[in-house]
Amino acid sequence: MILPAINRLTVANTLYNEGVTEKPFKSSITLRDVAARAGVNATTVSVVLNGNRSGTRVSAATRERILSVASELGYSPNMAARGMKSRRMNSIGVVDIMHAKGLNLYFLEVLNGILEKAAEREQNTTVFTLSNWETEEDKILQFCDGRVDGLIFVGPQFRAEFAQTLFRRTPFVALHSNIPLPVSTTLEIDDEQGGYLATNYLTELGHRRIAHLAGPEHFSGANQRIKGYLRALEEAGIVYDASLVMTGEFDAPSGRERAERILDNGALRPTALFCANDQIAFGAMEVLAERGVPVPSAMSVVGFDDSLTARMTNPPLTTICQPFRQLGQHAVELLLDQIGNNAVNKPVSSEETTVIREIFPVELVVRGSTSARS
Amino acid sequence: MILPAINRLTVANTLYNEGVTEKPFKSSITLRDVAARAGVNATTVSVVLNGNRSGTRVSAATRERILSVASELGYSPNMAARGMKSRRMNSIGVVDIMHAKGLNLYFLEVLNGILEKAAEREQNTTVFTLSNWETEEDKILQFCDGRVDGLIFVGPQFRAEFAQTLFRRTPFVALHSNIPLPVSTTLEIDDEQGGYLATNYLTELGHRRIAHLAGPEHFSGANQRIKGYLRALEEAGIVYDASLVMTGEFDAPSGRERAERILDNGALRPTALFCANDQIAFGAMEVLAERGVPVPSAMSVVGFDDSLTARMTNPPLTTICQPFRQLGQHAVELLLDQIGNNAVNKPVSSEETTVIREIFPVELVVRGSTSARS
DNA sequence: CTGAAAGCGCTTACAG
DNA sequence: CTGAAAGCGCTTACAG
Repeated sequence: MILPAINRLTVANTLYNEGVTEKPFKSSITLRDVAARAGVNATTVSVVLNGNRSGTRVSAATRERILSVASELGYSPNMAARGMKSRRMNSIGVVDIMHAKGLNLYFLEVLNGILEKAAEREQNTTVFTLSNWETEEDKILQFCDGRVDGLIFVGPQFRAEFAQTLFRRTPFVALHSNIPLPVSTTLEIDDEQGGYLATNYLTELGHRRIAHLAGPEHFSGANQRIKGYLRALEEAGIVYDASLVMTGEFDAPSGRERAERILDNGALRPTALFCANDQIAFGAMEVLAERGVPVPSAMSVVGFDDSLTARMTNPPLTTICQPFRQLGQHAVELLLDQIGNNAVNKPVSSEETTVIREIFPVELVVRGSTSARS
Repeated sequence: MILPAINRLTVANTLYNEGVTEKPFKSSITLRDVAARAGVNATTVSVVLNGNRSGTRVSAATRERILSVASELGYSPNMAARGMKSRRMNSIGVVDIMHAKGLNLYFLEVLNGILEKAAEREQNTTVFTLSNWETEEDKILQFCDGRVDGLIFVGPQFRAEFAQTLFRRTPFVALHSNIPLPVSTTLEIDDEQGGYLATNYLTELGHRRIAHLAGPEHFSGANQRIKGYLRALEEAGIVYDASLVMTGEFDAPSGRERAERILDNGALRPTALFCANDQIAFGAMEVLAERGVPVPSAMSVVGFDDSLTARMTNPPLTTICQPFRQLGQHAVELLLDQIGNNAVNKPVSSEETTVIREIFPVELVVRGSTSARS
């Protein structure tokens, strides 16, 4: 049945005129429409379409007829209605924060992995955006409203108490949580080891005066990276110089500003920069290029993240690879496990509840922005 | 009422023991629970919570009580159930294709704009991923299943006939459609003008031999860019040399491969490259750097897109700015307009149906990868 | 000012 | 092998 295209009403009216549906202006075909036209009960249609023990239950002839009517009418089940009964929407929620300047590349890279794995597992992904983690707790609670089966939080900053409230409401996974969460599944990376690997590589190249352009002070990940930096220095027998650790934002302007301060400082310029993320490194490298300080010959630079842009700088950036896509993918699997365990019909007892904390390894990726101290 | 955190069952059991709910193991608080505890009918709760003419209808005291009980129990309405009645899920769907190698940066940048605008308009965004536009038409039809109010397609490749079928099923907007769609709202950019601006800038710099590393042959956008290239050449009185237009994929490896062919070709090397997107330009610039051909002194390079990475290359890339974020944002607005017009209670007549085709302007962004012919 | 009833489109016991 | 009925959690006429 090929209908002429005019608008969505046409199909409804045609079906009405043919006696298939009871009312005109009905925007979508329902189970009852299919049942009516196939001359059977809605139950039968439902059973056939869901493949539920349908092989045994329904005669081949009826089955055939229903299937052909369904495809003829272009029927597709209403997932909202189905979800109400089955308690499964086959859809996961991703919660991120949106700053005034928009989303960040970091989130998009993780989302990429989430979307890939979700597609593979035949789940849809719904993105919820927040403007502030702490003042919008109510909003977060409302995301558990029957549209999604569970939530993935990307870089959340929760109060511990709120994490508990949330835990009672929905299955969730926290990725790169900025505070340790008492009850939940959290997925992190080994920030300390990353800081160590980056700094250690520089000390092995002979650098002794290594500045660290760190992240914001209250971020646990940023602090772990500093710890790794300190461990590598200590191992190399280098005395810690507090003036070489400069905290700041995780972005390029902040990298620029700190690089300028270092260059303007005259005396005792460092020979290497370990930047707490690639954006900071990029900002710093811009300044170095502008001031005529060649990288890596006069200044080695190491980043952190191995984001999409790391290999596009010139020289390409040596950095710590944090596997964003795999992190996103793994978060989906952890969430799906939880959702499966918490199905309404098979509630878990409190003893079964396990708190999972996974830490992903990181690795050093050597490119062109580093060289031996000259 | 602060409950100890153990797991989701605890809250349900507590409410059961207190006599608030009828069954234990009930995962979420419903309207009836609130009504029961507030000693009113579900209707009243619904009316109060929806703000529907509630001011006049319900006494201040009842209202207060309901509100406080709702917040005490942490009630939030089930959107699936609500959506079934109201026919609005306040959620839009975004459909993209996922290649074996994952999503592309282009999609993520557009998605960024979509998410921003959707958040602003208090809509959620659900991402559906496809692996092939043409073989998965059925799957697309199933996205209109009551979970979303409309769909945005990013770079779709539809059969015209399918677009018509879809049009009868759901409001939708096609962004960067690769074929002209007969019925729908489409949003495009001025590819021809972009090709012209890029090439014209090069001719004005004195370049006469300008290669064009084009996109795939069957893409209408890529072909428009070629047209713009030709128009600029003609205007500058430059005879068209077919060997200088090389089609290929929209990615860096393809840019590399074509740049190598150009350099290996010996005779009559061009002095400028107009690349059909930034990725191609990036691949080409890598080869130029490797072969010791300085940019821009020995070879000017222009890209297309002004993607996030354009300013990270060295030298930063001169390119045509295609406003991805704004495109995504605008697509949301166009879709929301359509959804509003097609509300079930106020069906549009066929005369009201308008086919909208919007074309966004593009502009040249001059950075460091171009200079006058030496 | 408030409640009883019907219904959105499904699924899942339960009958026959 | 198939159907009638109840119910998922809401909203919206319609009564009182």
